[in-house]
Amino acid sequence: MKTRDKILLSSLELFNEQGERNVTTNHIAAHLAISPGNLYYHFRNKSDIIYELFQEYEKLVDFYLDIPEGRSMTLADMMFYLESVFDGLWNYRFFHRDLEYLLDRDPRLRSDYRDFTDRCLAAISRIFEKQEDAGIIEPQPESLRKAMSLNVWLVITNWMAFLKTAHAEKTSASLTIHELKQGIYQVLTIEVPYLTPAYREQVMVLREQYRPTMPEPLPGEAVSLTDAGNSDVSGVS
Amino acid sequence: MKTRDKILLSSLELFNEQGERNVTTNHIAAHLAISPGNLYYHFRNKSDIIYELFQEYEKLVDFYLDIPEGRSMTLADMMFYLESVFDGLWNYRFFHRDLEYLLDRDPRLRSDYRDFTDRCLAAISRIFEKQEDAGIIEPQPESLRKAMSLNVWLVITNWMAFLKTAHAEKTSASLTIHELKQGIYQVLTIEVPYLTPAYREQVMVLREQYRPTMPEPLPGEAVSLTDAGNSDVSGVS
DNA sequence: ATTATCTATAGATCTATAGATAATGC
DNA sequence: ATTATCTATAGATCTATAGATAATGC
Repeated sequence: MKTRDKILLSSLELFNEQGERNVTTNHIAAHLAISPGNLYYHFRNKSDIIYELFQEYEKLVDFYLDIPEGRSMTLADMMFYLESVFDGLWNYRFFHRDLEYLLDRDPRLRSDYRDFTDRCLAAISRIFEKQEDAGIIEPQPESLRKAMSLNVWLVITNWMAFLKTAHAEKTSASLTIHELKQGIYQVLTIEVPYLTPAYREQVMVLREQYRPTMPEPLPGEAVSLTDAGNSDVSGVS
Repeated sequence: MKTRDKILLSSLELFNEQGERNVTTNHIAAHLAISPGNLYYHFRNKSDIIYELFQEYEKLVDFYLDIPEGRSMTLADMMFYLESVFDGLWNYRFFHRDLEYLLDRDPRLRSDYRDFTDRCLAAISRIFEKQEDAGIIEPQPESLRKAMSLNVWLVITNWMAFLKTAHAEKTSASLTIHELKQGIYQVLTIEVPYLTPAYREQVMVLREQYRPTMPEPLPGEAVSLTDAGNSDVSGVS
């Protein structure tokens, strides 16, 4: 693997684990056992590394949220979107943590991120529409759908911060992808009141499998339950 | 005013305007035209300043969210809670921006903040219960109320970050309390489907007055409309 | 006497570059 | 020849303290 790619990979890993603020170019170079000079040969500065990582993240989520226009939506589709988006969030989780600072530092990033948000909001709205078309939720006026989509986005992007801050003891580093995916429970909560009688029970059962194990998951037990929940997903349609 | 208090006040102001990350003890001292040594005479370090500011914030919000048990809840009460909480958020807005970092740095803060979150969530739940009692929203099972309260909390605490990141051009500094309070529209969106016929219209009208002026408010026009909305609040009951 | 303040600075980083050297691809 | 890498370092901060000096309250 090329040094350039190793720098990106290590940066992502260190940013995710320790937070972008706590990781300097020196740390990245040291972690790779290369000289700082070498790092600066490949990247002009830390901002450029972050910008490339964002572009990866963006590409990934855009890929996940590419909603096919042809066929109608199933529950399995919906769960897949949710699982995927939370996967993306997990793999680039450093990003939302210091988002405001990063956008203040890099105008390209600010502008790109704005567009990214718009695309995500549009995709969420489209998913709601297709759920209406499929008879999963009751049809709603455009304006309500818009406001609901925005709430979904706020819940998705803030769920991780909530987990990392609402638990004492636990330093913000220790967090599992399972806990993160419990955010799906919160997202589905938003559409609970709109479910049609035909689908209500099914969605409620799906949702239950992501129920957050508050306030502190017991080491083995609760986790395996969530595991079962996640692998069930593909069995629904 | 005592130097110690001036330090707290200036710190809050600078943190809010520029972000905690961009404000050093040197900046604070310079802004007050005192020496760094003097600052360190009053506070052991930046963390201690932040911790005291948090305690002010906590006290303020606890005061706002003290739900009287005696009488039943009116719409005006509800709007007052919302307005107050967003006021608190505005006055200490630096805090949520770098929350994760701050909690990683100060165990006291982490522990206190956890308790603070729990109290806020409990208060939000209680507000929902009292709205049920008052016939404003339909009664819901405890577990749904819990999940809704958490969503409300996520929306409230993340609304500002959304505003600061979803608008391009606009640097994250320029943000008004009016825009922030448009978060009330998003919070009320969560309870829209649960409104009783008796109150539905009234709440929808109230909510409409906070509707976010996306994507970019025209300089004069849109703002004055929101202005009218906010001052109408006390007229409802 | 005690409290508040200032000056000066040590020590720790961090960023980013210049310039030398090594490795690689024609 | 070009690309990749290293060494060494300048310059910019920032935190936090020691020690001197000024102001204040009995």
